[in-house]
Amino acid sequence: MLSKKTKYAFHALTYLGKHRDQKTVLIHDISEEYGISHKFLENILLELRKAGILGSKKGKGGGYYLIKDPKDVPLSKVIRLLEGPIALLPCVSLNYYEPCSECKNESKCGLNKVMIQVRDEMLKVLENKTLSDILDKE
Amino acid sequence: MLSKKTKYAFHALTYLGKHRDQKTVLIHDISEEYGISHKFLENILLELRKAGILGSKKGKGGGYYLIKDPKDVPLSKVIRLLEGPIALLPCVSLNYYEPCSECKNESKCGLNKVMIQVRDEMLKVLENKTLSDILDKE
DNA sequence: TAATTACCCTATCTTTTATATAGGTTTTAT
DNA sequence: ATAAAACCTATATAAAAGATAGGGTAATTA
Repeated sequence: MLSKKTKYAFHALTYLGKHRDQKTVLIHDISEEYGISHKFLENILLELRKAGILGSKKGKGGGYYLIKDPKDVPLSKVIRLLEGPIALLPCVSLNYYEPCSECKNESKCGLNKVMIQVRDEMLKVLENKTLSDILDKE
Repeated sequence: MLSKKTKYAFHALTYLGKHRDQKTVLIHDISEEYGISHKFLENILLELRKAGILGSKKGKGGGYYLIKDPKDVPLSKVIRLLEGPIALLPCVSLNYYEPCSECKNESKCGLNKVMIQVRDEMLKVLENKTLSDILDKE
């Protein structure tokens, strides 16, 4: 299951997507809208900015804004950033690979094979659906 | 990511699948093989038995054994039992549904729609692949 | 009958992860 | 100069996962 952090990130991105007419949006406005702790959200937005999804402006009149076209932000990117691996096992993660500690022989592991399939099916959706897809519905 | 508990369950099931020639297998043997705490494993096997996947026999010569044909144990069943929901959001879980606490209107939530797709893609694999598929490779 | 082994509690302890908060720093518009 | 706002780091708290300990009970075999 996705953590609150990741969900908050999606909320924030949705909010920012809906308010693209404004130059910037305050952390405060987003945290109020969704009842998220200001400081917690601050860290999330910071990560999104460092990842090149958001831009920000300091000082009076400042705030955050989407720096990318929503079509160019796959959901997989957001999940990996806030959540970590999408795969169900570390040994099949494309971005966060680690061998399974208890696994004696990965190449002979049947679970490994299946989980690669699961990962690929998840990615078929998550790499192709973008922020714009979740904006459309709202 | 799957918890250790779930992974241990798969290890145990694999072990039991490989030793179907024996009438029973001791908890002890499995915990030794994979370096899992005896007591921790005990609880896992108990859950598998209560779910009708394993049988057990008490007393001398007792132990656990697979009660089902490995072909009839979909991986989804094991995951749901030990791990909980397969879905990435509670609001799209088939077996553990809960509304998302921060969500105002599920029917208009774009994330909900996408996550239903992700869930279905995961299930395509996890409902159809069974214990026998992970045994074959080993 | 004795030994074995699962069953079934409860409790605790440690570690890890998630969530949240605090406090100060830097930038910027007015 | 002041106020507003993001920036940054650290810490605290809470929750969950993982592991351990120990008790006993029930069933079974030899």
